[in-house]
Amino acid sequence: MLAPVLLGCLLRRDTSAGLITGIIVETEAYTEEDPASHAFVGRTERNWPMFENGGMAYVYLIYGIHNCFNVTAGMENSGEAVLIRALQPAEGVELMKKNRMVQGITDLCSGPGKLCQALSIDRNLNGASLTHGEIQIQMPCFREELDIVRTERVGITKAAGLPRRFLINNSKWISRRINSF
DNA sequence: CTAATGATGAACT
DNA sequence: GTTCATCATTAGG
Repeated sequence: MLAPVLLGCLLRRDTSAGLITGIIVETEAYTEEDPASHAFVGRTERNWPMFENGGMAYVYLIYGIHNCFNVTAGMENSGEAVLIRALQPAEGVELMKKNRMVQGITDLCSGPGKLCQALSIDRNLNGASLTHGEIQIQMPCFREELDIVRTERVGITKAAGLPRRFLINNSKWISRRINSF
């Protein structure tokens, strides 16, 4: 399970306009056996990155408007990925504000569609490597004691209620405050 | 504060 | 034609 491991990691995005980074505070896990997962129906034109080796970006358009950013998690052909749901903004906050056209910093990355807009992630990055290039994920050198909470997933209709959402407890940067039992 | 709704595109039946 | 792992806006308590 990669989802809880990604919490506290740094997402780093190099754009022509400047560097943007944020700390991952909320994730959701999806596997091939999960009815809510794109991989549930097998490999398709759209979800092929989920079936590649881990450490790849899977970016897709949802509701015609928003992009969602996933990290592929499994071995080749396993069809696993982790949705990045929220970030704590670190560097490049002014650039994020410009991309998002909002003032407040708590709304910059508090949702999967929002963080993609803030970091200018779109389908050009689909299939990109996350270990080098313009988008990267860096493991922290050491891990603080993170208060990790596991809850039901948000925003889906199929297989809701499965405890596959992970977030850092008491973080003010997550997408929804409900849950935690 | 919560609840309802429309925007908009790609994949699927 | 319907679904969808969403968001911003609006109306109401």
